[in-house]
Amino acid sequence: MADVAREAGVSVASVSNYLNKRPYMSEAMGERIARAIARLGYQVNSSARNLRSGRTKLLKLVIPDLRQMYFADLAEDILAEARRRGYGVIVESTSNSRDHELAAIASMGTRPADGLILSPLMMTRDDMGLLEGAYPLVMLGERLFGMDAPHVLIRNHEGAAAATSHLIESGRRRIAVIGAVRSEIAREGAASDLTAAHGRSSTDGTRAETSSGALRTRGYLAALADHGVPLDPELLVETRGWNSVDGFDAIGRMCDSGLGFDAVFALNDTLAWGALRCLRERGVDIPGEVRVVGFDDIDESSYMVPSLTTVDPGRADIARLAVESIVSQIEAGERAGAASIEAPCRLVFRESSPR
Amino acid sequence: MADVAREAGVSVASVSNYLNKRPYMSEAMGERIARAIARLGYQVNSSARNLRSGRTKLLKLVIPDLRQMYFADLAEDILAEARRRGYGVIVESTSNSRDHELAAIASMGTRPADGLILSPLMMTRDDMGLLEGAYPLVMLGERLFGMDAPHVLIRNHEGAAAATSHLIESGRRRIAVIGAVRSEIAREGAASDLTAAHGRSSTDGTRAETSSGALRTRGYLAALADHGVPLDPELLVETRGWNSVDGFDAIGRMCDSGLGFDAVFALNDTLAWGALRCLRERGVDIPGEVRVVGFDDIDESSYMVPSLTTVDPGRADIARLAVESIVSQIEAGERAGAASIEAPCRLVFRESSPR
DNA sequence: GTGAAAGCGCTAACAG
DNA sequence: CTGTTAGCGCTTTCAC
Repeated sequence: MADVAREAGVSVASVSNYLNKRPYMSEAMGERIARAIARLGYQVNSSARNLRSGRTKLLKLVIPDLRQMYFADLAEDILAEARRRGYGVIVESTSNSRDHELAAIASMGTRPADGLILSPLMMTRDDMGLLEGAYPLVMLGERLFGMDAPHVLIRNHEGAAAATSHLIESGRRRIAVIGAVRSEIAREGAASDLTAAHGRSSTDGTRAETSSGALRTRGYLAALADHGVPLDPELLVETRGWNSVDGFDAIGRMCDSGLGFDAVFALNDTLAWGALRCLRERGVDIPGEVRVVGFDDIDESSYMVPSLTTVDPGRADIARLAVESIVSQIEAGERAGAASIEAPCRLVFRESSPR
Repeated sequence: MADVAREAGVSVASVSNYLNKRPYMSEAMGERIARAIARLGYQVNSSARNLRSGRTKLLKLVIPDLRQMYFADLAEDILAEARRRGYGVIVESTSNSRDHELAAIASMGTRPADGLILSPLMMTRDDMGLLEGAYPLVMLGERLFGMDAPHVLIRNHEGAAAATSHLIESGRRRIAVIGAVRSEIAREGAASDLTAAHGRSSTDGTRAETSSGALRTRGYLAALADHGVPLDPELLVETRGWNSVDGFDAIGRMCDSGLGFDAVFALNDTLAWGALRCLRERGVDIPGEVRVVGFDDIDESSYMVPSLTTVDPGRADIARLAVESIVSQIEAGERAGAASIEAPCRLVFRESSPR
């Protein structure tokens, strides 16, 4: 920068002013500086700028797994929105590991980024201390531990309830849930009362409380209760992961065990794809014998055979709202208080369970 | 850091030595410093460290689109490998835009990251000047412009040729290619001679030259030539993008136009998914009437109906090799020279085109 | 409008 | 083995 100043015959401060587009600079000087920069091929050093300004123009995005299409799509939207606002994004996939998740959060202590967008998966209430700090933070999910930071609400509960209600209203009674969190059954009484569930969570505070799986399971339970459909715990099927292979295996086991069911609510779309494939291999008619509904509305779900009815959780809105919040916190210079930002969610009807 | 030094009764240099695990420090001193750090809750400031050390411990990964599962999976593998080696990753999705791609590359001028892993999509030969510089760089793809930097070879040509040969050997003669780059037909004579094709590219230097689409198209053409199967240009179908919707639309148009074909080679898996869906809607028997082969071996491809035969391009190896190379360049302090690092590729046989 | 100068927090010689 | 010190390259008061 000193070289540029010398070349242009001005001071480094003026070069800095020019680079930062500060007002009140004469046309002529701007011109001279621009020419000097071009002649020397000068480029600012971002490390130095970061140190001095205390900002990195970088966001950190922590998600569980990019291979899950939901998160890949979400990340893409967040990257695009961040780019639009002049921010780069350090993406950390925790590979579904609690240690990686905690490490990613802890690293914010050294301020490698100006703010953190966190989609927690494995954290427990006990880990929340790690999030203490004044740096900008947005949580993605639903009712997360009551953190004192903004969170973008994904309507896991409402979406799952809508999907389940749709199946019930189409005449199904034995609706299997794959990817479920069975421990939620114990909380059934409070299924539609999230506040109460929270109150209790301070005593047993497991991650099951607020994971997407738990919330969606709870939405399912609530819908059953609302419609007076009796619950058969056997119909809640846990899976190892949330990929096609898990959906496939789950349905296979269910069929083999002779468990009767006339609908499947898969807690995400890729699980549903596996379910579709397995049912088809076994010659089950969809939606005649078994209806199938997913969650996430991945683009490709409309190209499955049969095409998949699913819950659209409003991904694009979530991304935009999250970046908006984090950027405004950065500009304000501090973390905002607890606030719920809600994204819309709706059911998309296709062949696997028509309206 | 000064506070820690004071608290521990040592100099800042010793604290720095401790933090950087330098040798020759007494046990006792290490202990005292550790305690002081814990007491004060001190954490290093990465901006200051970056400025002084000239390194950021960050990599930049530039890819066309995270929504394409191939890139999401690749990114996941790269993130994991980078994490293992102590690096964070700034991910830039260019959203298939040339301007964004060029901007992402240009930003390396300010050294926000220690090295760049680039999967170029829209760049032309004329844009290569942007990549000049001594910073560590790895290109992902195949024979990219003859850059003077290491590149990890994706065997687009070989993979496509293998897929096509398989279809020919299974008796098919009218093999449609969806996602093709039709301008490659003109280069058919040199289809299997990449060097010659390169020589020529300096005159017309379009991106078509070295895009995955072009290379895969060329592999298809080469296989036809090898087997003496005549080429029908009508069978090369260009698509707007490479998603299911594009494959679906392409097959729809082909059927409507009465174009006869007994096999489909989709240039990636999601295109193939759309093709599968469309053929199924039209009651076409797969693989009886039409065989379908994809490219990428996305996990979910084995759960399609029918399951998809596809080319496995060795993603995991690509990720590992790319990070290995970039890290060793960073450690060496300069960009390495041109070198081809090859990842294995193989055909995976499933229902849509059994062996 | 423009310039001089004081650090941001840390690392790496170098001296002891 | 430990401490002193000189910057890394930039931004930002604060004079002029």
